[in-house]
Amino acid sequence: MSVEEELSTREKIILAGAQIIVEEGLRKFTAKNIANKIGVTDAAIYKHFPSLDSIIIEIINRYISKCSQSVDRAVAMNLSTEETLKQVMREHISVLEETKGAVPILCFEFSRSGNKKFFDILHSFVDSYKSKLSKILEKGQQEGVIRKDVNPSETAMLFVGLIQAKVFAYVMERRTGPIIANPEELISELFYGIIAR
Amino acid sequence: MSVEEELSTREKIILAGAQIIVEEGLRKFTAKNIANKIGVTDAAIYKHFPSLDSIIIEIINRYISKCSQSVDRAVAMNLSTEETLKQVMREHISVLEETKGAVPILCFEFSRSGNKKFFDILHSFVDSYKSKLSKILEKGQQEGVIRKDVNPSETAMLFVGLIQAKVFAYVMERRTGPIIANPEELISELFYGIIAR
DNA sequence: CTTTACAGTTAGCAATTATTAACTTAAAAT
DNA sequence: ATTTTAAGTTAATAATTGCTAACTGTAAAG
Repeated sequence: MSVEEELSTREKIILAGAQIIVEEGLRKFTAKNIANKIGVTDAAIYKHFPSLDSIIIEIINRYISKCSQSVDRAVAMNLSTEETLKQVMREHISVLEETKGAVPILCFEFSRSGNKKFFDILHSFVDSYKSKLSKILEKGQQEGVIRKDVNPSETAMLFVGLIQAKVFAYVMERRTGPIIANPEELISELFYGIIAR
Repeated sequence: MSVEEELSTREKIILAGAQIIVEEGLRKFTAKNIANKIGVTDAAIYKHFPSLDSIIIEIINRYISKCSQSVDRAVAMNLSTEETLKQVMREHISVLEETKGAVPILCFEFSRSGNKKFFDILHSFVDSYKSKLSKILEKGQQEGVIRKDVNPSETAMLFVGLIQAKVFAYVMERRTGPIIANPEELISELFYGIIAR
C-alpha cells in the first residue's frame, strides 16, 4: 500500500512474467529472466509455481478475465445499442491501458505456441467474447443502427484486433504514456469512417 | 517451374524460416526446426547463412519490401485521393494474401524482440509508410474528402492496424483460405464506418 | 525453547541451443 | 583426369534452458 513494496513474490512473478512476454516476447520468458527481474534466483521461482507453464496459465487467466468482463460491464449499463458498442470500446481501451496491452499480445503469442492447454483457454475466451459482441451488433442491425452489410462476427473480431494494432503502433514508435491517446477519435473512426460527410 | 521442385536450399531456408515464425512464433525459430522442415541437418543451414540472425534479416527485408511498394503502386495509378486510398488498402490486402500474413506477424514479433538491428529495419519501414500515407490523407483533408478531425498519422497506422486485426482473427481462429474474405467490405468499413446512414 | 514450514540459496542434471570443425561426396572447372 | 568447390554430413563445443536436490536461515506455532 506504500509506494510500491510488499507484493508477494508469487505476485511479482506473475507481473514480471507478463511484462516479459508483452515487451520482449515468449522467447525471453525464462525462469532466469523472471527471477532477475524480481531479484531472486531462478530456483526460487519453483517454490511458487510447479513449472513455467503454470505461470503462463495464471497470466492468461488473470488478464483474460479482466477483458471478458469488459463487454458485460458495457451491457450492464443499459444504453442504446450504439452507445453500448461505444462503451464496449471504451471499456476495452481502459483494460488495455491497465494491462499495458497484455491481452492481445498474449492471445497472439499463445494462439501460435502449439500448446493445446493455452490455446483452449484463449479460444474459449475469444469465442464467448465474439458471440456476446455479435449479438449486440445483430441487434443493432435489426434496429437499423448498424449497417446491414457488415458481418457481425467479423466486426466483433475487428474490435479486439484494432486494439492490438494500437499496441503495435505504440511499440513501433517507442511512445510512452497511454497507448491510445485519443480513444474517442478511434471510436469515431471505426463507427463513422474516415470519409467526410 | 514445374509443380514445385528446384528451389535452392537458401530459398527453402527463408521460406521455411518465415513459415515457422508466422505459424509457431520466434521461440520455434531454431536451426534444427528449419532444417527438419526442408530435409537437411541443422549444420547445413550454416553453409548458406552465417547465423540465424542473418536469416531473419533476410526474411524481414524481403517481406517488408514487398509491402513498402504497395503504397507506391497505388499512387502510381493516378486516381482521385479517395480512390488512391482505397487502392492502397487493396494493394495491401493483396500483399497480405501473397505473403500469407507474414508482414504483420513479423512486425509484431520483431518490434518486441529487443534486437536493435531488426527493430531499426522495421522502424524505418513503418516511418516511411506512415509519412507517404499521411501526405495522401492530408491532401484528402484539404480537398474536403477526408474528415478534418482525424489525425493523418494516426489514421495511416489505422490502415496497417485494420489489416493486423484481420490477421489476428485469422490466426486466433485457425482459419484457412484467404485472410480477408471480403476486401471491399473491410475497405468500406474503414471509409464509411459501421454505422448506418 | 524447540520444532516446523517457508522461502530462499547453491550446485547440478539432462536436454536443447547456436555454432564450428573435420570429413564426404558429387558435380563443375581446369 | 585431376582439382576445386559447393553442399551436405557427423561430431563436438560452450552456453542456456527447465527443473530438482540438498542445504540454510528465519519466523511463526507448539
